[in-house]
Amino acid sequence: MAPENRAPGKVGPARRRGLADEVADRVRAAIFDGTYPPGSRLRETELSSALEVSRGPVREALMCLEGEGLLRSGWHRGAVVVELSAEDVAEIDSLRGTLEQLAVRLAAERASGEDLDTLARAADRMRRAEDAHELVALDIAFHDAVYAATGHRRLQEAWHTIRSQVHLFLVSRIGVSVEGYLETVPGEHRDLVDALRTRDTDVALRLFADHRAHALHVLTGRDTD
Amino acid sequence: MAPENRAPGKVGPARRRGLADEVADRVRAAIFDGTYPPGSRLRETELSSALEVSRGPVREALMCLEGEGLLRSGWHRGAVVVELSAEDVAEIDSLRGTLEQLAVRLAAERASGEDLDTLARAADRMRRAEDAHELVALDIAFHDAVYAATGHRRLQEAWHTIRSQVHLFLVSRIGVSVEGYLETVPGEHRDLVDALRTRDTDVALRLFADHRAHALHVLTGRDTD
DNA sequence: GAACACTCTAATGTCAACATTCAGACATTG
DNA sequence: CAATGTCTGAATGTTGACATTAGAGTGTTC
Repeated sequence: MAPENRAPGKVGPARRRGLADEVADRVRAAIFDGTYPPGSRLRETELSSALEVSRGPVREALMCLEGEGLLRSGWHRGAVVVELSAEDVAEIDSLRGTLEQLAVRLAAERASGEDLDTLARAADRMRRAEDAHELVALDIAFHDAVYAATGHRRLQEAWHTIRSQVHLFLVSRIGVSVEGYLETVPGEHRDLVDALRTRDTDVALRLFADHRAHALHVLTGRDTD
Repeated sequence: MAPENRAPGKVGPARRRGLADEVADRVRAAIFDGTYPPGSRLRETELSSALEVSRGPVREALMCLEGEGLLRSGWHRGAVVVELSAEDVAEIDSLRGTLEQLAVRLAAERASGEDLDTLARAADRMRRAEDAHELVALDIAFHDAVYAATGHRRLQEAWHTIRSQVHLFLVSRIGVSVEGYLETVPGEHRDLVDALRTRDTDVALRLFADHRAHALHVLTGRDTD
């Protein structure tokens, strides 16, 4: 997903990925599409035989997913898909807000024209989303692009540690209450890009904050505290 | 280090740790004490024979340390101890500032009396530090306590992903320019606790920000931008 | 009947051997 | 002599077997 948006005319480094990454991707996707609902136990043995891979790469993949907050595990107790409580959602939201505040500030300040174009394309793609699942993925991808535009590697890494949890939350809520989400969200993102383009930090910060508050309100049916 | 500061009269859960955790602790300590200076290559084979453990746990430990930002690695290319550039230090500082802002706000708001006592003890311990290395460890431990007082698990996790890098930076700078660090830092931390105790968020935020800026100034010899 | 101790099993933790890959040295060629 | 091709050694990636453990189930005792 990340290597897709490389600038035309430049070639990215030809990385070769190991089995662990492959397994991580599959399991992550399986969690998002409901194959492993929250609370499921993920047994290394099962996965290793299902994916026809030995337990080594599976272990690594699970450890990686635990780092993304999708799994919880303990000594000799295996891994379980997280069940996001209301408190968890609040934690994710507050942390995300803090990170995004820095990200927006940096992006409004340093984003290159190329970065902004990438962002615009990402926002555009959302208008053509066919189903809610795809829209969620594009929503996340948009925010990925914002963080990428900051050029702040550690900030991106910090975002990566809650990214999947945000994704999981969104996916778990679509279908419950999508009223207004599908229609308004694509438009909102276009506004966000415009705000970054004018490089008006304060406006951008407020728009992003409103965007988060609105999404949280729509999806949880409650106001932020 | 974390289980140390548990409230008296309560016993923490008796967790059983695996070899991987043990290895991670040893290697981390070895990096901090200069056994593996920045740029060193950490070979799984070497570590596994040196620690008399198979490569499995070593792999896990290295992966864990990579998550803490102490190591960088690539496909079939092993792990290398990070060399913090000026840009890296700036990244760490800005991210830390953002996280700590949220942490201070939450701590000033929700910290229990017990939490504040723990913080006071942590600040007190710094006065009795015998050498710079110990002072650095206590400094980090103090900030651990601040994050712990927030009760925000994900915020603590985010801190953990840069905690070791901050530690590495501090250790790499003591001896270069410690003038004023050893003397002023313990006192500053006492002020930080007092600010949290009065629950005056704005004052606390400013004090913590000043504290970071001062430390960065002393250790790098440059002003913040 | 409830609490305790024991057993058993299925899962994770660990290990050592095998396969694959990368980086550098060396030879080759224009 | 520079650029390319090949080779080699040492490291990582992967595997399956073995050791250990948590937790459920069973039986016993008071």
